[in-house]
Amino acid sequence: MPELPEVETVRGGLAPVLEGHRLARVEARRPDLRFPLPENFVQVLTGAIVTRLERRAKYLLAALDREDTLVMHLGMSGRFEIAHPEGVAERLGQFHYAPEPDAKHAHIVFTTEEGARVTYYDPRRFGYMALVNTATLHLHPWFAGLGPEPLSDDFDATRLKSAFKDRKQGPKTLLLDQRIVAGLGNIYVCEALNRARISPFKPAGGISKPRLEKLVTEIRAVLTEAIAAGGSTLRDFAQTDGALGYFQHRFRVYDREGEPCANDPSVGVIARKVQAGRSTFYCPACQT
DNA sequence: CTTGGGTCCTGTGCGC
DNA sequence: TGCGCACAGGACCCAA
Repeated sequence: MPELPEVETVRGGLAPVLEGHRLARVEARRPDLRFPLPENFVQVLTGAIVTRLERRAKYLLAALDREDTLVMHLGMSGRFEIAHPEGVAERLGQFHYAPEPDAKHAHIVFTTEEGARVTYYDPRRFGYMALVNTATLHLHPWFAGLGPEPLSDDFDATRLKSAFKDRKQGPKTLLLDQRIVAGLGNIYVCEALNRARISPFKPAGGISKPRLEKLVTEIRAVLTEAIAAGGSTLRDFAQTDGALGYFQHRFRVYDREGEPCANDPSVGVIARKVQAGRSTFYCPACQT
């Protein structure tokens, strides 16, 4: 799944198309994603203006000129695609879209008043969309317990220290817990721990404050770099097919089992272990 | 409360 | 080339 940087990149790509624009047509090609769509999904969204498009953790939030906010989560395999109408300048009233792509997993299609078409694809359907009352959004179960945004000032070593206090699980598992910090996933947790040279497995409660400071620094750094890389991917995509979702990024440990560790290539070899059902990639030599 | 395991769904890539 | 299996970026639920 798209983690924080990918969701942020998607937000950045969709914002110019959606923010301030009216949804002229909304199509739900099936009644459910991970969960059933609300009965009034199409009815509420049709004619609504997206006033702002924001991100919280891995959620996309489209505020509407309605009581509700459209909440979207991409799950593991969700992505968006933007198709811009051509011939608008000629004002001929005839729009030519990119060819209708792989309709099999095109589950939701938004078309703006200007004729831009935003399609949500999700083969595995772990993603979901819902309409949530904007005034009480922060009380909703999806948001009430979320930890701080890792790029905000609310996230620091002091806060991590107290979250890790007395915990016997490794930091790998705990950093995936959205209640501790919101937006990290399997890839960026592995990357940040490698950069901070911290073992994914040793009890989190025993990690010293200075090492947590380093961890916070590296979490911020890896996310910031990935968002920047996503932004540049976005500019490339803008000229091609408008696909928004995953982007190619050179990871230091993720999916690099057997390759030399970037921290000390002559000594460390990246290993993979299954931890709490998820693959952990790490360097046994430098992550202690 | 903490922890580990199973679950949803489909596609891809690997070894044989 | 075909087949079966392991695995995939998330997050919820439940049992111990």
